[in-house]
Amino acid sequence: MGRKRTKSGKIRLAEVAELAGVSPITASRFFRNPEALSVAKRTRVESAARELGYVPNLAARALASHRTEVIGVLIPSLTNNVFSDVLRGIYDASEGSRYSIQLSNTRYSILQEEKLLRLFLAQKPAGLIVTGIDQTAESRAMLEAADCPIVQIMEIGPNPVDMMIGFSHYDAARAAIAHLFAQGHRKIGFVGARMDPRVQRRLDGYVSAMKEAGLFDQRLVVTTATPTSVTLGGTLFTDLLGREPGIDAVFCANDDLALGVLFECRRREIAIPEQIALVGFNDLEFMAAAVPTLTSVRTNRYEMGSTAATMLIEAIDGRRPERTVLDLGFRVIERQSSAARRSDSKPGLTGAGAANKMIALPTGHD
Amino acid sequence: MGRKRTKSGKIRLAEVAELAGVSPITASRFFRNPEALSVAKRTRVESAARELGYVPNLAARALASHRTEVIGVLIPSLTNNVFSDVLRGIYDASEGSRYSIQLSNTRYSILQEEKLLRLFLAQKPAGLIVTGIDQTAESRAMLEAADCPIVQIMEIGPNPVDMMIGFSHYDAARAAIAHLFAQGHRKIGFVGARMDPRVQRRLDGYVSAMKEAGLFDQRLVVTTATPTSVTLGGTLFTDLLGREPGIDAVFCANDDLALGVLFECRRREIAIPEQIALVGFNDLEFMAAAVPTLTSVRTNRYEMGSTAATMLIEAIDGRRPERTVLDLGFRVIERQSSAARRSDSKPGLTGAGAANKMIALPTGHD
DNA sequence: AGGAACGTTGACAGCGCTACCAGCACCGAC
DNA sequence: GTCGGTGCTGGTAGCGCTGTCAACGTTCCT
Repeated sequence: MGRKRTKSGKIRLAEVAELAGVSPITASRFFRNPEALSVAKRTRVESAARELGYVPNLAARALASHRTEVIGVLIPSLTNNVFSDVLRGIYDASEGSRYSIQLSNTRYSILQEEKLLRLFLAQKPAGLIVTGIDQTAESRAMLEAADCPIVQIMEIGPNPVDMMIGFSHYDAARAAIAHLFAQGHRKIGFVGARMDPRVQRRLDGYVSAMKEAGLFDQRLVVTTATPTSVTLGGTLFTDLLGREPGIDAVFCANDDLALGVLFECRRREIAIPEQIALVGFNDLEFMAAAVPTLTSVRTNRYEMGSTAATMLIEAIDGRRPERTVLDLGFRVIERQSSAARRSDSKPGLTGAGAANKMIALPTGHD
Repeated sequence: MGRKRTKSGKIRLAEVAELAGVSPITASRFFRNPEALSVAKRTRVESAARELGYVPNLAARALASHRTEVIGVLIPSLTNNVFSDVLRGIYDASEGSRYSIQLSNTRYSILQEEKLLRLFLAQKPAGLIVTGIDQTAESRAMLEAADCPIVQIMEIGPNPVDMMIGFSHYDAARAAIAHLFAQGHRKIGFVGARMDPRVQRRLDGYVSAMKEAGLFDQRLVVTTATPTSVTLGGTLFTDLLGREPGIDAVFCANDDLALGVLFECRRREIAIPEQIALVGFNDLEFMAAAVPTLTSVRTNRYEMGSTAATMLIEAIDGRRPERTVLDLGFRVIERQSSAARRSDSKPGLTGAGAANKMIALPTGHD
């Protein structure tokens, strides 16, 4: 029922103005800048609008003002837990503002990103949130020519297009490896999937830390371009074991992989952390619930999204934040899976109280 | 750089028309219904548009045509894996169409949903996707009065507003319990969190199956309004064990809870499935990777999203699908965690080959 | 007292596009 | 030959709102 399209029938600004006894333009101002009206007219317009149930026509507003109230968001994946947290932050922060979110999925393709960017920019968005710092030259040029504020999220790097909020994946990986070193682990494997730029930088951080310690060995690194999954974690770990049976720790580029490694160890009856220590990345909720609890690098995903949206909206509204590049840092959350190496290791006795302890990091920030 | 707002400077339809040597209205038709033009003009307009890099102004189009090309989507959560799969389906299916997705998060509140609905409807969306069948009376009235196609997703029920796509959570839960019965389990606990309408219907299905078998006991049911999490699965399971130490199976309202139960069992050294069988819901990816592999009820989330979007777009374009109510069904994916009960249970020997087998269901559909 | 400065208001003219309807050429049918 | 149909094209008139600028009354300064 009621499926057919009908004529407008909506009440317009002019009606509100008439009822309020003011000119349309004054009514218009009420909705955009109420302070500019005298108190008397303000209340008259307000009650008239309420009485009539007036809802502004955004299309007309956009047409007349040459500006939309849309924030474009480009993210590489809709599946990934990481981005759903970021997105939630973005949506939460934009709620209540007059801006609406236009989301698009680049599927980890910078060419697709370029295409979507062109599409977005053509609609003159009020602002833009893009993921990462690895745009094509063309995308980069478009972004720099865009006449709206832009926030790059997920990581920080040199030459921001405009604003930037994230953390150093490189440093975060180094901190994870430093932690494993501190616990006495030496032969540390790396397991990574999808290998998008941020995962690549985690690998770079791992490699640099291992090289500095004189422990790097290419055979310790197992990666694939395949999208990440828990199952894949087990598969890659199996590969790693095949190449280097003597590893004493594994650093996974994300928590799903770590969970897969945990299960694979259980399957193979490899004790964590006694035989092999395990560290993940992102600190998803299940890491604290696993048995043993799993060490991970906590990243501030929700905060990243909400802060990005907040900064963007402020910039759109002409109140550019003083800090335009924000490093949200990370924390290694030490849990049982990476407990200190010892000869007479007994399960469950991992340095009483150490589990779940947060440690300040050499390279970390907050 | 380039942050300031500039004047338009865009090329308009009129320019394209001029270059092509046709009237603006003819050029306009080219973009909406190319077949209506003679081949000669069609190619002229096409090349003119390409040459100038013309991009239509959607605001002007919306204003003039009294119609937007926006599909509103209302979902209860951005965090939940379940909805991210559905969303991915929606975005994938809408990609390439001229419709864009406008997403809003009701946070499991039907009052919030009503508010958002009012907001959406005021913008005259081309179509609407709403979650579930439990709207407020007010929302329901608005939906019925809306002059656009609407799809209700996630579940099916009586009195669709317009179109509907989902499955019966009640039947799915019954099928899960029937499976546990078939495996010889009797004292089956229910663990549920958040208790949104769909989880409630899973509980209803559980209750009815248990009552039919004369096995229902209120103490077997542990629920909470708290949002779901893996950790919570362990907590609720602990509650359940406290009340009913003798349970021989647990049916979890979702897979995160099931994972939490798995870990808690590991912590307590309870053997799955020998001492307690475990069944989850949704069949997230990790269920097949866990040790033991975890039985779950597979739901077609991605397909639900993509089909909903496809049906909606067809209806918008005037090609209403013949079937407007679609039951996407479910499947119980039998894995190790629910293997048949036996006296001399030995770990790992759960009926060779049964793991991962898909079974057709009494009440299930495909 | 004269004038500048300010706060407030309104008239006017579009923004870029499409709905609507009219017009034209051409065809076949009566 | 007149009529009505069909296929294509164009003119006109807005859609509902806001940018711009002018005008008004009031206050404050010199």
